[in-house]
Amino acid sequence: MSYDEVYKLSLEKGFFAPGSEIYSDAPAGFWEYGPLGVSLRNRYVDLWRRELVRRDQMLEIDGSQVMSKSVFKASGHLDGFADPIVACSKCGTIARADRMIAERVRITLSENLADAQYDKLIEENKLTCVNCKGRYGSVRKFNMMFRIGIGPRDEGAYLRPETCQSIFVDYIRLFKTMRAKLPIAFAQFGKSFRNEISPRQGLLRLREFYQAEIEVFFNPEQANIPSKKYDGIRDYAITITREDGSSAKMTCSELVQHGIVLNWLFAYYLALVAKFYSKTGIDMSKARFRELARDERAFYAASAYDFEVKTSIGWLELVACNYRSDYDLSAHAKTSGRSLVVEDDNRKVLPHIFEISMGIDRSLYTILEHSMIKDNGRNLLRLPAYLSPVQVGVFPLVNKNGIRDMAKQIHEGLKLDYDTIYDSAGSIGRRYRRQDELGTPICITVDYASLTDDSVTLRLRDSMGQERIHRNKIGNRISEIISYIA
RNA sequence: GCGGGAUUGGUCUAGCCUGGUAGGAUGUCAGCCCCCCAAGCUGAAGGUCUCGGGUUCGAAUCCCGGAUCCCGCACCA
Repeated sequence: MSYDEVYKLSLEKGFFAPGSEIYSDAPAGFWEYGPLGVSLRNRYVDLWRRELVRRDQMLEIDGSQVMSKSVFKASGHLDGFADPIVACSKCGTIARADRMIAERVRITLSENLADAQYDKLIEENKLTCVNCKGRYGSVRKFNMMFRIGIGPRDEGAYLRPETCQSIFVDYIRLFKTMRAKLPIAFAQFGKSFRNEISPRQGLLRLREFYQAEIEVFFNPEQANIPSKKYDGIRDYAITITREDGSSAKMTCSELVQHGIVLNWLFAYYLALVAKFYSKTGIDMSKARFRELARDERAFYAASAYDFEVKTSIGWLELVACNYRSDYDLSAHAKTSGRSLVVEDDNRKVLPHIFEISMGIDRSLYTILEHSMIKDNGRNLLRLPAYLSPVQVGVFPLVNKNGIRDMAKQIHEGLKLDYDTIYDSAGSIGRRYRRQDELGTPICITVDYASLTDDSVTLRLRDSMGQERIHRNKIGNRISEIISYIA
């Protein structure tokens, strides 16, 4: 299905909506989750916990969204997360100063020049606006972090642009209190904030967004030692696209043997990511890991793979897998003056980090897009049952006293354990179709026969098939249907 | 941020050029029907037409500005 159709479903059924929309000065890049969106997201995060956090016995934390200036001084975001930009004094067009100069003067600039040096280059080469030939103003740094002021003195702090910084600053305490041993992964689901110059495509590039990040701390000398843990993924195949554009489906063993993935540890986590997404309903034949070229990588990444999925608007990056080496920990150790070294194998080690950074909002978008189908004119959201926002619909076949009462009673009995909808409006077929559109996997209908033998009809979303079961068995049957696949 | 297009009940849309205060479809709700796969009947609710300013006796409609959305460019750690 297309972006427009997902967007429409979102607005009509209450998955997502633009933020502050009743005000005409509502800023772009902020979206709200409606009831179905929250439910879908919660189930997605539950699956993430199941398939990644618990499977690998990770430690999950929930850090603060506001962090001190020092954190980002150390992390490099104050400098590295800022781009030198220059605006035309006539038409206002904004250009990246470094790229614009490099391209037009045909020189290679060293990184992080002072603003004045860019100004000098622009003047020396008589560079004018690409758009209107107007004169450029002076170069300044545009930082993508939201700065906020704390307390009456307005002390400078920032909204975190990635959740992982919380893990880096908390790690040494966690390592000690949780009796951790390398390698150990920390996980976090939460919000991050980036002041995009111009966010586009509402659900896909937000200024406030959810991430689920996993930071694997390991001893670099131990990363390629085969261990039992990796046995399960040796023959697991993933599609990988190399820097040169070539694509191949290879097993994890092959990836490591051919040096495409640096070590067993990285291969293991790439496989876990692929396994996780294969359970979300995303079409894995449209998914790949893409090796990033040096100039595509984040400033902290020594090697990087993006997990991408093909959607109606092109390949979409859902997960960034970065080898951050000891970049973060040595920077934080240096800036804070604290030792972040731990003991491993009777030696002092500054751990290296492999990161799995998942974009939640765009993952949910992709799941919706891949799940929406038309089945003989029927609008169907074919989500895995364990991700469906509503699990059970309960209907009286007809709105007559005995039947209605029993349907309500059955609904009462289910509503605390599941997300349910009771619906008595319109024909029975209409009510089934309403639930199909939301992805509800199960509908229970109470009819005349129910009054005599306490049985009900259980109707399944995908097959439209019906089962006749005793009302005492409803709970068991629902649990069966919505249980996770092995 | 630049250029272009757009913005009318929950959703889609007519009306705009040729100013005279909104019409439809679908959805929703109530009643009828009483039905196991939507789109049968009757009725109802829901819009100060994105926001602000201007022109005019009068603005959804014309003009200016802001916001948002879409498309290109730039940006995307």
